[in-house]
Amino acid sequence: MLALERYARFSSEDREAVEGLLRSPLTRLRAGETVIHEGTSSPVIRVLSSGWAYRYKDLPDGRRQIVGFLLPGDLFNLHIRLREVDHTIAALTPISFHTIPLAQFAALMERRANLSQAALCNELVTSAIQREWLVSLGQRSAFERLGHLFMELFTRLKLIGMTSGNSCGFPLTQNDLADATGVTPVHLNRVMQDMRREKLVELRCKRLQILDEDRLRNLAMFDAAYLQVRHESIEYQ
Amino acid sequence: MLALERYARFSSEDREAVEGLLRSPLTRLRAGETVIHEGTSSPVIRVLSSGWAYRYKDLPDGRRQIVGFLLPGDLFNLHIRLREVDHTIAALTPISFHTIPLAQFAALMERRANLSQAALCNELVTSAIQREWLVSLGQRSAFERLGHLFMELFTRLKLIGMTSGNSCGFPLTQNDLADATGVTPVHLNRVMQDMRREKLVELRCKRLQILDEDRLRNLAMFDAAYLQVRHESIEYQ
DNA sequence: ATTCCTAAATGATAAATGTTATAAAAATTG
DNA sequence: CAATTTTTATAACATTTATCATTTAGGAAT
Repeated sequence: MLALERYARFSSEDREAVEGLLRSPLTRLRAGETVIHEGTSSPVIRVLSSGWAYRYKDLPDGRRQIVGFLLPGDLFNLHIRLREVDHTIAALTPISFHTIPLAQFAALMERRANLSQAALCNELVTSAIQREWLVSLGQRSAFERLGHLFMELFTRLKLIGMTSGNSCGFPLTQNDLADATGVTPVHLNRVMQDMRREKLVELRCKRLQILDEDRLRNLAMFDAAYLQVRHESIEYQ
Repeated sequence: MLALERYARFSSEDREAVEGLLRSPLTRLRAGETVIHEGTSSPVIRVLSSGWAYRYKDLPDGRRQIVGFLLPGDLFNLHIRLREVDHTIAALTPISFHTIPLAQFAALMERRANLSQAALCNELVTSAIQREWLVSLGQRSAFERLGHLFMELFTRLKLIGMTSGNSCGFPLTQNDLADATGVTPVHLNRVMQDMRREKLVELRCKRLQILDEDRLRNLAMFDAAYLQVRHESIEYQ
């Protein structure tokens, strides 16, 4: 399923058009491989079909910041009219994704306004997620940041049916989490242990378990509204 | 002029359409007043006509993070299909802005694909700016962050002809800068003094002067590519 | 099992930034 | 121009987070 469908009520023609797109070739990459590199550009948009990917930016001196995660169904690389992309996208796990020529996508958007708006909406939500990260990095403590990230990812996974009960597959290492929350791996490790000691989450064998969602939500000041979750839908998805 | 025009070559019909939009009523607000509040929603999009505005998010416990600045010509509030906006927008100086009914704007976008793509592109650049902020907050020191912010704003102001030589009007207080860079006002003051001592910038009487742009750019690791600046255009704009 | 590699954990110390309180300077207002 | 408010500056001290060096634990490959 395409994340876009969350943002619009699709007519059968819309759905047919989307399915047409998803018949485009599927590319597979191994964990760690790069999808598209900062400073380059290619006239295609992509839809992640399976696996996790992440966006990051490098600094000239070797530091790097992860600026977002991509989950199955996410549309990305919609860089219409931009000279080049400003960040790198790489596979965190083995992934597969569809590649749709930009021209084909643009033509479709002209014909189907509904799709066009859904694509815009997808970007707006990505943007809202980034703003929440800005609040995390600017104002929240390392502990709160990590908690917030766990809540974001768990909520997004729930929306696409990739959780079971209070747990979900979770391929991020402490190093990845450190690069996303803007702390050193050493410090992240300590914070991680605090969380465990507080019986908020358990993370092992690439599986995340949310032990006390209410308390975690409060501590991290997490409010899912920015993810455009209907308040009921998250419960019964 | 509308920032949109940077992102597409407009036909005369396009331009006419845009000018039609800009004949919409102009609202004036005093410094400090709120344009739209987080959690609310209104079926309009807006174009800042004069003055500076800023986007911010509040935390339940009173902390707040500025997540972006709006300059004359910027289109904002394009929250098509979103339940509610996730952040507040307020005037930093006295401002005036156009308000365009969303329905009217959406109809126009359906008719003029070029405009539609320019609007999307505008969002993509906003998003790219946010990612650069994420790198600042996550990886750069307070000094580098502040330098980067100065470079961003100076560059954007240059693009709209609001600089003269190496200086520009600059209404932000140290408090605002602290809320944008995620440090305390006390610390921001210290960093500000370092910059002055280093003869990098001078900020007084609401006027910013870039004393050594090359060195500032290097120290802050600033590369204007993400703002979609053609390398020449910034020089001769 | 042995080796190799990556991920996770620990401890000592240093650096960056936050906190609180207060004062000086500048801008606004009556 | 005096009064008030906002902005900038300073100092002492506390806390968070980074650094660096080393260790342990797990998986994957031989």
